[in-house]
Amino acid sequence: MGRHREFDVNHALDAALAVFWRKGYEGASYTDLTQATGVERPGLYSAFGNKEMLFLRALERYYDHHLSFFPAALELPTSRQVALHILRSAVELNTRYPEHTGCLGIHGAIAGSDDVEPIRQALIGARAAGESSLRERFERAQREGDLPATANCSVLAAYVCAMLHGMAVQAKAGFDREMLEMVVDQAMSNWPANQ
Amino acid sequence: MGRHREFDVNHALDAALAVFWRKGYEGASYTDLTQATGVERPGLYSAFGNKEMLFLRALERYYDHHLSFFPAALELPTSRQVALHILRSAVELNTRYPEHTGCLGIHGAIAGSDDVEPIRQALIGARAAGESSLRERFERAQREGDLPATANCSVLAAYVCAMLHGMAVQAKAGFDREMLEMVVDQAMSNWPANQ
DNA sequence: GTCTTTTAATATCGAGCGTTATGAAATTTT
DNA sequence: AAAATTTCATAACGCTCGATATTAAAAGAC
Repeated sequence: MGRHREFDVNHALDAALAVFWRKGYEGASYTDLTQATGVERPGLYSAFGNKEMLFLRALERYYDHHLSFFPAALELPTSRQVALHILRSAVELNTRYPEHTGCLGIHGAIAGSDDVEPIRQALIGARAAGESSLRERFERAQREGDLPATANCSVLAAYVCAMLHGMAVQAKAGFDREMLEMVVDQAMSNWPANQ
Repeated sequence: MGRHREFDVNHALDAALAVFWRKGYEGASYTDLTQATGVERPGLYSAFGNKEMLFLRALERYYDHHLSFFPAALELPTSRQVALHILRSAVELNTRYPEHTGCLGIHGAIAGSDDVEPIRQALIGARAAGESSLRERFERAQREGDLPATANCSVLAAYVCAMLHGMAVQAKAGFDREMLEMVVDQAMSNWPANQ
């Protein structure tokens, strides 16, 4: 019973996601969010709780809608294909939207006041989960003989993620897709192989 | 004539630098800065102008006092030694101070409100200058036969910088020095050579 | 020793922050 | 139709932000 909500929650969430993507958690104000979503402040509060929960919902949507290439890449047959596909997809994502380049997982909150610490930790946890799944995929590749026994899967996963984070910073600084793709090729030129 | 300043400007600058390093430009409040420096607000304003100028002064000091390994590394005889020394020194810097890990050039302002745009651009410019000097060093290496003619010096410089930025993010997330050093070794295992 | 100039410390400024009362509009239930 | 319930938009809350006006203290100039 009662009045119906006049705005679409997921549509508002996409708009809020775009704001967070561009300005980060702390840099995005409710004035920005209401303008982008077209929803007044109390509407956002009733739909999402508060700013923290809104951001976390946006982050969840980011992983589902924009980072879906990551779990998909883990299904590829070789570790080299996995890493290459992740890096190339990330470059594409980092440069697809001119109004919010880079990666929400990095720009959301890398530093800030003490208030952002929960968000910062959430982002660190999300990145760590991705890195762990990548490490586990490489360990499988090692068991399958795709990677040599001497390979350090933790280091390889951290190396790929360092490239992801570094290119996100560069994309935010204005690097174009062609340059980042060449960086990816350079980064992948040392991938260990069994042959 | 007149009263003498009771605090040391460079000492206050170091304290402010530490705050910016940890919390970024926007996350550092004047309350933080006055507590860290021991100087009241008007003292900071009279000595540095405003928050923007204080940050830029701190950034300048950061480059002079903490990033001096960068220009020094450019003097090394081979491009491989240059890149390796920069990456290893960066890891050391990123993990030296537990209370402010990572790199001010990254954490200072990667995203934020519209107010931080000048600072963000200043950081982008500073990073671009470093990357350019690295590219020029690699071009010299190419002329000297240290790097093969097929090497793309712009890409190599961007690659090294992507590693720097990515490891700064990881250091801020709590990665320890040993892990980052192994990442550096992995990153350098594909360095082009003439032989 | 007085005057002038500069710094120091307290208190405060307007603006914007995240958040929330409040009352009108809308829709379901009775 | 009337009551009950939910959403909507306006306005305002307390708080912190960066930035200053103000007044007292300190030090060189004459």
